[in-house]
Parts: sequence; C-alpha cells; structure tokens
Amino acid sequence: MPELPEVETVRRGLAPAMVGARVSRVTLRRADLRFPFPDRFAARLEGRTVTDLARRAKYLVAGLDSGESLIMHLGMSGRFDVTLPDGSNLSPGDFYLEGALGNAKHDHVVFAMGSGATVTYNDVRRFGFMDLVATEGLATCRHFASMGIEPLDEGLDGDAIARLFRHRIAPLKAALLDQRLIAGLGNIYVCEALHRARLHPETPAGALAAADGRGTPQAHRLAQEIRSVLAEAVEAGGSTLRDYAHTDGGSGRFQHAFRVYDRTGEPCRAPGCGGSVARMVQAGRSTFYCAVCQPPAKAPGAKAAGAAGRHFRHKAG
DNA sequence: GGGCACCTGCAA
DNA sequence: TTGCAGGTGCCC
Repeated sequence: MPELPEVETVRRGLAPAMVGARVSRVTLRRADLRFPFPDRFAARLEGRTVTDLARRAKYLVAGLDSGESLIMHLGMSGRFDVTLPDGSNLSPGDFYLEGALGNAKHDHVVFAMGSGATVTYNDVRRFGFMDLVATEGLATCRHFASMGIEPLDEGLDGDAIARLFRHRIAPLKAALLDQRLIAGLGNIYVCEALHRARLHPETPAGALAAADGRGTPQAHRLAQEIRSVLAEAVEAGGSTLRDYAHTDGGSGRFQHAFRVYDRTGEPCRAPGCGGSVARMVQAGRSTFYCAVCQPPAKAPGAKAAGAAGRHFRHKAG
C-alpha cells in the first residue's frame, strides 16, 4: 500500500518485530511475486540478523549482518501482518483490510523470527516484490540508481523543484509522479499537494521555473505543501482506503483528511471555496482537483491549447 | 511523453 | 459485465 506515508507507517510497525532479531525461517508460498524471488532467497536470509529497517521512497530496506539488504516493495496491495511474541497482532499501514485479512490465500512469504515474532507478507495483486542486494551497492542497484530526491528531504525546496522541472512540458501531475525526479509521491498525495498549492494538474511542470531558473512562488508553495501533506499523513498513520469492519489499530486515519482524492462531486474543502471536486484522467490515472481553487495556468513558451483559449498574460498564474 | 501490461477483487 | 484500484516498467 503504497505511498510514502503508508510505507513509513509499515516500517515503524515492522521495526520492533524485525530489527535486532534473527531470521530463523523463511517460508515462500510461491516462486514469485511481480518478479521471481532471487536465487536461494530463504537460505540467504535464514540465520541472519536484521540490523536496521529503513525506507527509501516507497521501498523498505532491511539491513542484514551478512552484508546484504532485503529490499521490499508493496506494489498496490502488499501488506504485512505482524504477530509479536506476546501474541499481539498488528497490520501497520494497512490498506486491504477486508478480504485479505486472515485470508491465507494471499499470504506469500512468512518470516519466522528468532524472537518468536512472525511477519507475514500478503499481497492480493502481487505487484509487490522482494530482492536481495549487497548493502554496499544499494545506492547504485537497479531499484535505486536513477531514483530522485526524497520529498521530505530538506533540500527539496522551491528552487530544487524548479531545477528538476525546468524546461519540462509534462503536466505537473506527471512530473510529480515521476520517481526519477521526486521519489515517494503517488496518486493520492500528488492530488492533495496540488490542491493545497492551488495548482492545476495540467500546468506544464516547467512553469514552476522562473526565467533565471529559480523557483517561482508557486514552486515554493508546492514544496511546502508536499512537505506538510506528507508529514500530516505520516502523523496520522497513513491512509486506509476500502476500510471495513474490524479494523484494528493498524489502520491509518489520513483518508478522513483528503481534500480532493476520491471525492468527485463533493464540495471542495478549501475554506471559502464554493467549488466541487472534479475528476479527470491523466496518463490513464484519475486526477482529482477543484477547478475553482486550481484554475488552469499557462507557462511562458507553452503551447496555448487550453479549453479556455486564453492568450498568455504576464500576470497569469 | 502516453499506452498498456502485470493481477485480483470489488462496486456499479 | 465493465470499469476501477494508493505502482512500476517496458513499449513506441
């Protein structure tokens, strides 16, 4: 379940069960997820102690005392169930709480820890995957080599966004989803950040760079809103969609704070705005926005092709 | 850049 | 039955 706040919530829930513990047994219920498991996957994990559990973008990275790291990606529907030695259960950052919960049909990997804890990976759609990579070469491994800056990195300010987006004609929505530029944002938080920053999702990304290459006021606003929406979501334990009965302490609460995501036709939640949330499709994915708060903008040099057919004006924006 | 594929399950 | 789902990667 995937965006940065959910993965971070999973990391925090998994850490007590895994860090400092030895992996005593790994059970694979199938030969692959999205990709085949690496060679001798279980053998390379068993007997090893987990030294730390980190997050990079939407990936979890468990360091091992063997010098390798276990990389885990949750795809669209991956989740972990943790049973601690005292018998307590949790599903940190959970998303697919219904059918999958307690449904062993989609339990694909079970890590039995020396401490007595059990960590079970469940993934209905199997878009997730796991890999083992030398810890020394993590930064240049195929998963991370071309990955962009962390959205919560101090360095991601308006000027950094301008440097990344300068000269790009791709819509802001697509640029923000491009993990090679900024890594960790997904469909929900891009929609929410754009709405908070009052930027139309089709604005050419390059419009956030001023003539001198520095960030426009909009770029700085966007950087600030990305940071705040992610921080608030992490604080809330992420978002839980398709919430259902019997949600335990593992579910997030941020879905109640969505201002536009999945709210087509409902009132815009911006103070004083009488608009309603609209839905459009960009690159095959739903974009939710408010046409009142997020009016179309034209960029210098961008093709004038807006439905409004307006000419570019210097004061546009 | 966009389009589609990967896979399963749910709601309309 | 069709369309949709919080991701990514490979195709042109």
